[in-house]
Amino acid sequence: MARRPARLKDIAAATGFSANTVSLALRGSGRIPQETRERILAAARKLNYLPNQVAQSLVSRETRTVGLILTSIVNPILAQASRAIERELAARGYSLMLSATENDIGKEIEAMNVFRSRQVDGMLIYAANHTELDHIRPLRKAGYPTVLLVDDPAGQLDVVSVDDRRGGEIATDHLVALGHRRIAFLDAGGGLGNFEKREGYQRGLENGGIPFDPSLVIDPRGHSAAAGYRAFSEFLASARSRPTGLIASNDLLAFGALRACRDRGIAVPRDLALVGFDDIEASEYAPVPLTTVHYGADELSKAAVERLLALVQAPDRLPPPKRFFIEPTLVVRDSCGARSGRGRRRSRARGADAASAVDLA
Amino acid sequence: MARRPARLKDIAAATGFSANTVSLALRGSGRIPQETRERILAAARKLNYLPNQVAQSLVSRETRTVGLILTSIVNPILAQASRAIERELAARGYSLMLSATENDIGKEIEAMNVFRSRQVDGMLIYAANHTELDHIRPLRKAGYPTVLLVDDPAGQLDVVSVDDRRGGEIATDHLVALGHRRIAFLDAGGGLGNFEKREGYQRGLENGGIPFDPSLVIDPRGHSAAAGYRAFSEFLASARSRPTGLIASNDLLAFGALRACRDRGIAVPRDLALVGFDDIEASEYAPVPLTTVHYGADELSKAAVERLLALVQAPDRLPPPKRFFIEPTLVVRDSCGARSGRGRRRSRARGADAASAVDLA
DNA sequence: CTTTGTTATATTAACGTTAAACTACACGGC
DNA sequence: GCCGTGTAGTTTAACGTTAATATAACAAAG
Repeated sequence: MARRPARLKDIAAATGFSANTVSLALRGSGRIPQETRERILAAARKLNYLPNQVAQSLVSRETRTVGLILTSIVNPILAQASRAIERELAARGYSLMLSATENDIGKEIEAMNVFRSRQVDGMLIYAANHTELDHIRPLRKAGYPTVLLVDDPAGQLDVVSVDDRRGGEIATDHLVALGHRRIAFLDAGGGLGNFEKREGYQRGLENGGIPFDPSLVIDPRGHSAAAGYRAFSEFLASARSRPTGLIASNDLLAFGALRACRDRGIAVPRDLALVGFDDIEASEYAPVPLTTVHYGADELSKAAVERLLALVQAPDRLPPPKRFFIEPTLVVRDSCGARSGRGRRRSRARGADAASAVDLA
Repeated sequence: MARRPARLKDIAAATGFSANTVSLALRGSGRIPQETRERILAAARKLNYLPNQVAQSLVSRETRTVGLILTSIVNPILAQASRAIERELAARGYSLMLSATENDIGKEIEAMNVFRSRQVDGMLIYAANHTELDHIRPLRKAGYPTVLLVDDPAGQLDVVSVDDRRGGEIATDHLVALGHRRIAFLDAGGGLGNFEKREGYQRGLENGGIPFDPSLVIDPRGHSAAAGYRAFSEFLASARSRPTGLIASNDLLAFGALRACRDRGIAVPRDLALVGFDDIEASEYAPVPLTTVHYGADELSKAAVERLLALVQAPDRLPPPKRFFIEPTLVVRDSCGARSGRGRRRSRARGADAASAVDLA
């Protein structure tokens, strides 16, 4: 073998018809009679023909490809979202191109250019920094279908995202309801410009009439369990007075904090109530099963793909941007202490995820 | 805005040169004088020009795109491999297309066809079933650069893979060395045709002179912690005599088994020595830190990309297939009991991953 | 001065496909 | 016998780029 793949022209040569007739027959045009079609189909099969999508794309001006830009595939919750996105796209005949930025805006811009050059029909972007979206805005202005997977408070871009602010708030509300007043926050996002969870945390404190103490906000400089372990260990060593509650901005960080506590003989939840974020698969199987903020990553992905394809198929110019948020819920397990009876009431357990849309006209 | 992206022709019209001159200038040809080049570059920048890679691909017959087919992105170890693959490809100017099969061979074939139609320069395939590779062989025969990320014992395909057989063997050897003789195997792969780990397990038993007992092999029907929990709970409930050791074919299954033990008051490692597979990030932070088979997913990915691109750049026909294996190592933590002094000796801890190549000429 | 070469640019064809326009022939109707 | 209408195709042009070839202007060599 080793020769080049078959083209329409090859089928044409094999059957004696013209390339265009072959094309029409393969696409099932009514202008081609049964018998001709069958002869052409047989030849195509024999030659193992598959249409060259590159050539098709050049003519049709669509690649049926969507670009996904995210910070890291290794983040379990982004992996889960990626799976759902790939699934939704495949079901609609689209392929997925993937690019990871590792939180580097330069790489984010580079990825956008690569995707633009490759003529993807649209992009899904989990932005590295939620406060720096100015490099993305021109894309939309130029008519490029783009959906952001994080919030754009300015409302200039299409958004399908978890309501992280609300997530931070319900986590904090929960600990406040359990009687905690010194609640620390292990926040991987803050240093990277992803401030929503912390805003929710502050709002939760406010709800409970608790003054915000900046010394209780810890930056682990990373998203890994190792970073959480290191940062919380250092915090415990240097803090004047220990908090009774801790919220981690993701579950892996919570795992690290849990280990830091074990090392120092701090019992969770007795001495420290812990709440994580994301509800990754392992969190149910942590040393102390994690109470954590859960959200429907699949539902989110589906909504994002649907919105993106609506933009792709928009007939003329793009409709005005919309923001759509998935409402997170709290999954109460052991690490917060609600089950061991320290608190007064139990928060609702995992339920169907509610969703709400905010329309900015 | 909202008008179509700029083409060479638009720059040509703006500067008064021909499209071909513009093309040459943008690609830095020596045939274009400084001043002309600069005027063209300025116009290109003003028009926000990016070359249309679809058109380039049609001419050059290469897309600089690689297709990755895997079973699930959600599997942490595959996510890690995907990250490294994307990174390696990006560094070389290639883009990544991703497709997940969820262990369905039909989807695997479909993905191969989609990628072929999209003219990817090569494919990396983490096959759903290691015993069914017959749909992949014709690809290679037809001259398509393809690298398998699992073993092909027949040696007809290029392979870059972990030596899972060896992984199963060192896990088993370890437990045998610690004195265990009833060692169970929680094997998610077996039912799916991924038999290497179990073969290694059997070889390990053989090394220790322990007869193989098929009733100790458990099929969890899934890769998740939940599947591991369910399957091992059922096994414990029905088994006549309890094993003293357990090897799980991945870490999430081990997490589930750990929980099943806790529920029944079985202490790990005292009553049951446990070894996992993959060394995912969370395994260090499990209720009992997991002893587990570790391998260099990054190294593997790099080798796979290098081999694939070597095939892509092969001048004439493809060179004969090669198989390359990454040697796994055992990371000894707490769950096997080696650290608590039950065993006689300690296995080596995580080290640099060794690698070996097997050349089939 | 003609030839030869060099420099700067333009023109043409090709990549594999689809869309649009065209042709050739048969068949009814009148 | 001529006209319109299908039927079953073919031919041509286009998508945006690159490669190959052509050309025009001018300079240097003989």
